[in-house]
This record gives sequence, C-alpha cells and structure tokens, in this order.
Amino acid sequence: MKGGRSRADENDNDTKLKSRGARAGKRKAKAPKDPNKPKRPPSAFFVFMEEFRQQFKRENPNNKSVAAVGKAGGAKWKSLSDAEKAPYVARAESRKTDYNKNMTAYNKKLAEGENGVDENESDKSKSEVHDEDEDGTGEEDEDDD
DNA sequence: GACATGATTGTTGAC
DNA sequence: GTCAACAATCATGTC
Repeated sequence: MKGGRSRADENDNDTKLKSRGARAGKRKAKAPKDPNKPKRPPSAFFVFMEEFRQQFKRENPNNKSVAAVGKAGGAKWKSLSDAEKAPYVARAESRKTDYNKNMTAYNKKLAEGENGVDENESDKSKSEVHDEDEDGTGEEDEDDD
C-alpha cells in the first residue's frame, strides 16, 4: 500500500496518462521477453472487478465501454467497507500465493536454462509447468457456483 | 487483420 | 522510498 499508487491519487489526470502509458506498452506489442512468465496475480480490486463486470453487464447490457465499468467499479470499490472487501482480499492473496509458486518454478526453469539445459528439456518443462490452473493446487477455488 | 485506447485500483518490481 | 508498469475487460477506431 502507501507507496504503491500515487499518480492516481495525486491527480486523476495522471491516471489517464499512466493508463495510456501502460497500455502504450501493451504486452502484445512489447512483452515477448518472457511469454512463459507467469502473469501477475489480480489484486483484490481486480478480483472484485471480475464479479462486478458481470453484474454491471447485467444491469447495463447496452454499455459497451470498459471505461464505464472501470469507473463504476472503482466507485463501488471505494464504497465497500473493509469487511466487504475481505473476501476479495482473501482471494487475491490466494492468487498471489499461487503466483509465487509459479514464479518459483519459472525462475527455476530460467536457472536450469542458463545452466545449459537442452531445449527439449526446457520445452518439456514448459508443458509441465503451464501457467495456471495446472499448478495442481486446484487453487482456482473460483467458487464456480 | 492487428493493435491501441478508454478507466479503474492494487501490487509488484526495479531503481 | 518512490515511481512505472502491468494485471482484466471488450467494443471501437485507426492504420
């Protein structure tokens, strides 16, 4: 917290710039660095947004702007109490734990690769690792109701 | 057809 | 300690 977000807090104008900046470097455009690298885990806010987007779509089926969903989600998020955020935070932490495990495996693969591991091996390793859901944790609790 | 943009907050990683 | 980048989403616009 604290140090994390500052631009959005200081002036929402910057948020746009920031967003644009981030998007400017879209992973598709420039991110071929580590395609196997585990993606960042969603923060509590993003976990919340996963559900909020569905709800928002149901309430606003005509809405096509993701920006509108973001705004509404952000406002709603701020209106939530810590207790209401708790379940989302818990899920986010769960994702984070999973992410850490994936990162550990990913780093391990990198280390092995640097040691001169046959590409065949690496390739195999990739299949073993997978990015998500395959961690065998079944962590995707996802309360798929 | 493929990619960038729009908005949001939180977290991580790098310096 | 601070800041930039990136995580999801998807219709739409631009090239």
